Amino acid sequence: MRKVLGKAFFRRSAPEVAPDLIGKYLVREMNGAQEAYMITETEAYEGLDDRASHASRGRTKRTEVMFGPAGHWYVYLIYGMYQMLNVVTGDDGHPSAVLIRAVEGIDGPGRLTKRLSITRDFNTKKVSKVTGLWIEDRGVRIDPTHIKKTARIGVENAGPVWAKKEWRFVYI
DNA sequence: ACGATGATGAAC
DNA sequence: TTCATCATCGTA
Repeated sequence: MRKVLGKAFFRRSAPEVAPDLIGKYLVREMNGAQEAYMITETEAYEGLDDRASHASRGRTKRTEVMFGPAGHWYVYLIYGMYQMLNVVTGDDGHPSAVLIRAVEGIDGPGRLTKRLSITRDFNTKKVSKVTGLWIEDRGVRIDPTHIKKTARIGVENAGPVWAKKEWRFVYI
């Protein structure tokens, strides 16, 4: 079983999509060669009110993609050095996204994009084979007891309510 | 514990 | 146009 995930999968709330992405495969195609990595850690950023989300400041040039249709990449630069890879989720007009923080063998969102040569060139592009970066269901079933829920990382400034939400999902 | 390193958004 | 901030990481 090998299915490329599309809009139907991503067009749900970020806290629904994020745990479902654990066990799916991030596939990168470069100069004819494919590399696939099982996703092991994700974080959900959901809605205008989520103060940990870039979208909480409203529609800007950068966040516009988060307000758009599900199934597109949102890639941005952080600390002047690292690129963060997100998938836009939810309905068109509703800002939400899932940050892919780790895959099997590559721990950390900044390391992940560096290793897979993922840059802001992917920003706003579709999550599909044609862009060279997509996500597949390869039939791996992850038992919910193997998905740990925790608070998100690096969002202390979002205020107690949003910083405490257990929207980080880790494969254990 | 700290500095690297540059885009972003808000203030002025 | 300046300025603080930042969904991080490597070195110490």
